[in-house]
Amino acid sequence: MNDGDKSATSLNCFTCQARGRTEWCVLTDEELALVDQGKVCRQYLPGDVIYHEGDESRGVHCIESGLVGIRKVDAGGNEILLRLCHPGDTIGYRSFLAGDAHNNSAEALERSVICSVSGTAVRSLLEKNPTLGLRFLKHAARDLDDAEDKILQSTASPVRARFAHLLLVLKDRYGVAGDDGALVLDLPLSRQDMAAMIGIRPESMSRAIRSFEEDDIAHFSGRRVHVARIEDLIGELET
Amino acid sequence: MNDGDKSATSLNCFTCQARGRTEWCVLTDEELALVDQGKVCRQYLPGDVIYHEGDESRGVHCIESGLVGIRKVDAGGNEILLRLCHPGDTIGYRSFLAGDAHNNSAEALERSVICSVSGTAVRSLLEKNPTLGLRFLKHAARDLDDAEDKILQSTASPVRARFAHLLLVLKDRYGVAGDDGALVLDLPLSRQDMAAMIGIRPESMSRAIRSFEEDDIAHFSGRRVHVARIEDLIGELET
DNA sequence: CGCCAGGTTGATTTCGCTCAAGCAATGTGG
DNA sequence: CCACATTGCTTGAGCGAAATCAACCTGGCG
Repeated sequence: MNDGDKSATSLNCFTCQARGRTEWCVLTDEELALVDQGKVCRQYLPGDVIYHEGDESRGVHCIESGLVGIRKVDAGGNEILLRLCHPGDTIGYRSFLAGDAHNNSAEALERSVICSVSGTAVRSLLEKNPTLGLRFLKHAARDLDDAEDKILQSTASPVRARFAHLLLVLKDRYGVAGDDGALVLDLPLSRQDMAAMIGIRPESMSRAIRSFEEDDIAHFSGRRVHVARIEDLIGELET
Repeated sequence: MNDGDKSATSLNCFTCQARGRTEWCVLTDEELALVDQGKVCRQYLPGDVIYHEGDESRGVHCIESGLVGIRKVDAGGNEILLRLCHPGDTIGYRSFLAGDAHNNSAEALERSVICSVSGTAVRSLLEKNPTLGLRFLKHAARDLDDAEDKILQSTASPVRARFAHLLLVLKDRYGVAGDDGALVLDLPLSRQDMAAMIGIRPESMSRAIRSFEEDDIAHFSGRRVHVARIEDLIGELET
């Protein structure tokens, strides 16, 4: 893609900064060497696609740095942003395990370095080291949990509640405590992507933001969000 | 609960009819004996709760016969029916693996026999036989897939499309081919539960049924559904 | 017989989508 | 350096689908 590529491909699992956070950390050095051989690393720019809905799965992808969004479109062309994936996360494992085509797309939202591990390497590792499978299993369980929450939310809750919920989730990763217990968020998302995360149109997102501003629940300037009282946000959930 | 209990508790994994369909079928006889010791079987009547949202996970539950619904309620009291589970399915594994409380409830929809396997037994089995973990992993991957489909559907599609989709899914298990290629469904669900499966109010379900009747897409009498041309149902999806 | 849960129907309201326009920031080519 | 397109975001007006509220009907059951 650009000259960043060459340096990216030289990356080594043993020195990978994200390693401690990954499921791969249960591997022995010998096993990790197998990952190292079976992988290809690349740098992706915002908007670049890591894999596409419908593509055949050719392994799994490990995020070394950056931010990745998992998108999915339905028959009617509606798109939603299922979740965000961060350094240390392994993506594409579902399709790989189920042995069928990708049922969603992965797209870099920020400049990202991502290592793709070949299917054969993963398969032999799963055989060699059962603990790896268990780690993935736990990960899947958590993803499933989140997904079911999202189902409930997207059917039952109005936009304001869903938006409040989104902000509360994003808080855990992107929130910094401001002065006097206030909350400041520096979001990595455009308005459009926030809208896609809760399954609404960009126009509705604009209106939701406005309505939060008017009710003094949160204040937005660019991608920065100020929340004076988190309780107000939590109060919005029960609608 | 009733006199059915005693016969239920005497059930044996080796003679379990659902065994071939479960993840447990990868176990050796010796390992299966471990399951047998670590389990308690019970009969549940329609409406009986197997576990409740918020309960601590104490193992996993294997459905020997009957039908189980996984329900979830949100802050506003809205309830949805996430999925149906059938003989051979193991439920409650998510919370067990994640090690936290159940985040949904399981309720018998029909008279069901369910074996509860203690957490310690499952844990030691996962260590002994790594293949078991992989089987669960695949299962989780499939569940995740379904869940993500449902997220997309529930945000993007109108009621008619969701209802058509539901019928098409139920067809695989409850459909019987009528004469001349027509389709007959004998659903195990009340109207209320169908409504809960696609996240709408019972009134809206009534109207959806009526509108399908009027458009001659499907005909309903009690829990029996007649569909003359499946194509019509499929046509409803692309809305 | 009266009660009750499940289901249907109608009237009304509300929420979010659609369509359409406008605006600011950024980029691009002459 | 300016005219112009492009892109992301906002705002308004109108519409339509589903929720809500309320009534009523049905069949089962004490």
